Amino acid sequence: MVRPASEYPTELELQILKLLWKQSPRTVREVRDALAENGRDLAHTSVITSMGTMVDKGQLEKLPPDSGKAFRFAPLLKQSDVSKGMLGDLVNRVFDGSTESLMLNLFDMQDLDATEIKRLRKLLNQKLKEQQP
Amino acid sequence: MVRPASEYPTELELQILKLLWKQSPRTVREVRDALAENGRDLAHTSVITSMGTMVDKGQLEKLPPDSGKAFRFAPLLKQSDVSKGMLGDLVNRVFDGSTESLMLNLFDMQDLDATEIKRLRKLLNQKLKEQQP
DNA sequence: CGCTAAATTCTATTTAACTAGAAATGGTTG
DNA sequence: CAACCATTTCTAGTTAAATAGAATTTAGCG
Repeated sequence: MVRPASEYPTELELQILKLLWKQSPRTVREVRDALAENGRDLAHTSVITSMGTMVDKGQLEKLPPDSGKAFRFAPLLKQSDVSKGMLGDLVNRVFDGSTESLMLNLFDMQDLDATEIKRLRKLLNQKLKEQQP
Repeated sequence: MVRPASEYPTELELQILKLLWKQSPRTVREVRDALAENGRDLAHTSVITSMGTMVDKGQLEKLPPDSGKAFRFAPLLKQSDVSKGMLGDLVNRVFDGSTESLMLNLFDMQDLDATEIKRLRKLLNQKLKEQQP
């Protein structure tokens, strides 16, 4: 039995989504060029194939050509949903669902300065208020 | 060009590592049984194959049989190193290297109840104290 | 209105992860 | 000490992701 494919974007899909979140819709060529600038220099057809499967997966929508004949693509997923999804997945798979454990590791990885920590604490307090109106 | 395989453990490898972090060394059979209890019911030979590649990758070490003839396996990677590595990878790939962005998303995830938030705030306060002795 | 350059569709290859069977091996016990 | 049974080794198949070439289609210019 093979594990079901992850519901989350693959690496290339994520790169493409990130480009489209910054600006959309875009044509395949525009995406290909932007990927190349990021050091991912793929053949035009490779990008077409990938974006085609992304449409099939419901990650992108294919819009009719503006001028010319090149289809344009826009994301159907929200960046925050994907980010939270992938983050939640990591929490579950690596930290056994413990957000706290993830935070401890995060603190241990790099030093946040006092200002940053205070800002985060403020955000938590806001979040607390929102939850108890 | 194909992307290089991730330096991080695959899903099955992670499950196996987690079991061995809890207790090691263990034989293939013991690992197989523990995986089955976690709902991952593989053939004995499948587990052997996977653990063999993990040895090749330097993730596990193969110890001589204790009694009998079953080799025993122990992790060569530390849990904290793997956790931090995978966490750092996610920060880079999904949040463009911004720890803060990750945390903001973390705070915003729905399954974070008040108790959990308070605990996280406590962690932040502790971190603040540590920084200012 | 036919050409042509660009885009798309279709098909195929490669690699990694996962899975597992057949055959070989080697303790252990009766 | 020989047969048995657990373990291992060797081999191989499946699936998904990534990649891209060949053939086809088509918008729009000259």
